[in-house]
Amino acid sequence: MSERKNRTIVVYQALRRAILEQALRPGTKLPEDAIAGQFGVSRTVARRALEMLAADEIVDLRPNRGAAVAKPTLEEARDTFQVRMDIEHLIVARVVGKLTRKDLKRLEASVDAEERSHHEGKEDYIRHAAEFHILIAEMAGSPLFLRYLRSLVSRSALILGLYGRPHWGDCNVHEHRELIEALGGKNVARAQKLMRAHLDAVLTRALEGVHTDAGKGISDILAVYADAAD
Amino acid sequence: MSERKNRTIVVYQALRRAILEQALRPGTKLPEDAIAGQFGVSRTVARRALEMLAADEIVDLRPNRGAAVAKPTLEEARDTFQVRMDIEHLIVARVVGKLTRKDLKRLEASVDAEERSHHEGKEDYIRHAAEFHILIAEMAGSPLFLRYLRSLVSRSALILGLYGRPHWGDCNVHEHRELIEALGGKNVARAQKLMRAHLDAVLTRALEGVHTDAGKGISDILAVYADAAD
DNA sequence: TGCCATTGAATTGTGTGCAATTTTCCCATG
DNA sequence: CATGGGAAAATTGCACACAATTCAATGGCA
Repeated sequence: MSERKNRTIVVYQALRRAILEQALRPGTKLPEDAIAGQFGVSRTVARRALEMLAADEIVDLRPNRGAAVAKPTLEEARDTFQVRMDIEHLIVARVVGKLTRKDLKRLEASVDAEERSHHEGKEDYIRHAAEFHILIAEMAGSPLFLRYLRSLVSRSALILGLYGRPHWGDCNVHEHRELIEALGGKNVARAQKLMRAHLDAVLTRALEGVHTDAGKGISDILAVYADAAD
Repeated sequence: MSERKNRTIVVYQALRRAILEQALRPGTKLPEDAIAGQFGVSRTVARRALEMLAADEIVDLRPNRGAAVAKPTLEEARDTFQVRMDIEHLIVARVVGKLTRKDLKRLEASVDAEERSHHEGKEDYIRHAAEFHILIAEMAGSPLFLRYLRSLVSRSALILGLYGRPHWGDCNVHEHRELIEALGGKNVARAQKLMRAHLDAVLTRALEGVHTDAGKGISDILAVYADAAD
C-alpha cells in the first residue's frame, strides 16, 4: 500500500490501531463525518483512510451505506486462517536456512520486546506479536507475500478479537523462540510444522475464553486515539 | 475490492482494459486532470479509479508526483511470477477432485470462448485466457485467494506486455484443456505439474523472438523456473 | 561557462457545498 | 395490531475551488 500523504496516514494508523486493539469492535459504524470531526480533518481525508482500511480487509465499505469495522462471518474467518497458514508455510519455506545472523538477532529482539510489553501489562504486546510474523515475511524478500501477510495478520487479530479473546502470553513467546531456532536451521518441514502448531495454538488459546462487552459510541472510543498521533 | 459506485467503476474498468491491452504502456503518466477530462467526470472520480488500479498493482501512485502505469522492475516481475506460481499451486490443490460436472462445463465454455475469440482475430482472447485462471480460483472457494489471483493475473499480463509480447494461441487453448482434464481427476501433483508447465510455457512463448534490450532480463525471469523443480 | 537560487507551470492534496441515496420513523389504512 | 407508503434525517457520492508540493526552466552571479 503506497504510503500516502501525512494526514491520511495518521488517521489510517490511528483507526487501524483502534480496531486491532479492539477499542472499535467489529460491526461498529464508521461515518465519515464522525471520523473527520474527531481527527480534525475533512471528510476527504477520513474517506481515504477508510478506503485504506478496506484494502486491509479490516473495514467493510458498502456503497452508499457507509463504512463499518469488518465483522467476518465464520466462513470468512476460516478462509483467513487457512490462507494465512498456507502463506506462512510458503514464507517459511523461503527463509529457512537463508537467514543471516543479523536477521536472527532482529527476530530475537522482536520477541524480547513482545515479552517485555507483556510483562509490563502493556496492551501493545499484541502489536509486537504481530510484528514478529511480519518480520519473517520481510525476510522472505517478496514484496507481494509481505503485503499479503500484513493484511492477513491484521485480519487474524480482528477475528481473534471477534470470536474470542486474544490470550497471548508466555506460551506465545516460547513458541516464537522455538520458531526462530528452527528458521535458523535447515529443516523446512520442521519449521513449517512449528509454524502450524503455533498458529493452531494461538487460535486455540484465543477461543478458550469468551468475553462480551457492550459497544460504546465511536466518538468516545476514538477520543483516545485522536491526539495520540505518534 | 469493494465494488464502488457506478461512475468510478466505469473509469476504473476502462483504464484497466486499456492498460492490459497495452493501449497504455508501462510508464505512461496518468494525470488526474487528463483522465477526468477524457471521461467527463471530476478529478475525485478519476483519483478513486487510480487508487483502485494501484491496489491491483497495475498503476504506480507516487505521493505528490502523480500516477503512472506500473513499470515493474525485473525483481518485481520475478516476484510476481513466483508468487503467482505458488498461489496457483495452492488453488489447484484445493480444487482437484472437487469440481462438479457443472464446474468443468464452465471451464470448457471459457476455453471455447477463448478459442473462438482467437480464431476470429479478436483482441479480447487475452481477457478470456485470463478469465480461465480466474474461474479456477473462484472454484477454490476462497475469496482471499481469488482476490490475490485477480491481482496477480493482471500484473502478469502487464509484465508480459512489458518484457515481451503475449503470444497466446492454440497452444494456450490446448494446455487449458489438458488442465481441465487433470482438475477433474484426482491427482493433485499431476495437475500442479501441468499448471507449472502451462505458466512456464506462457512465459516462454511471450518472450520468444524478442530481441530488444530487455533481452537480458528475459533469462532472468525464466531462471525462476529452473531451480524450483519439485 | 558552470552553478545555484528563484520563479513559475503543472499536478496533487484538502476542504466544503450540494446532489443523490439510503435508512428511519411516523402515520394512515387495512 | 400489523403493514405499507412516504416524507425527513442521516450519510455517502461527486464536483469544484483553493492550498501545497514538485519539477523544470530561467536568470543572476562568480
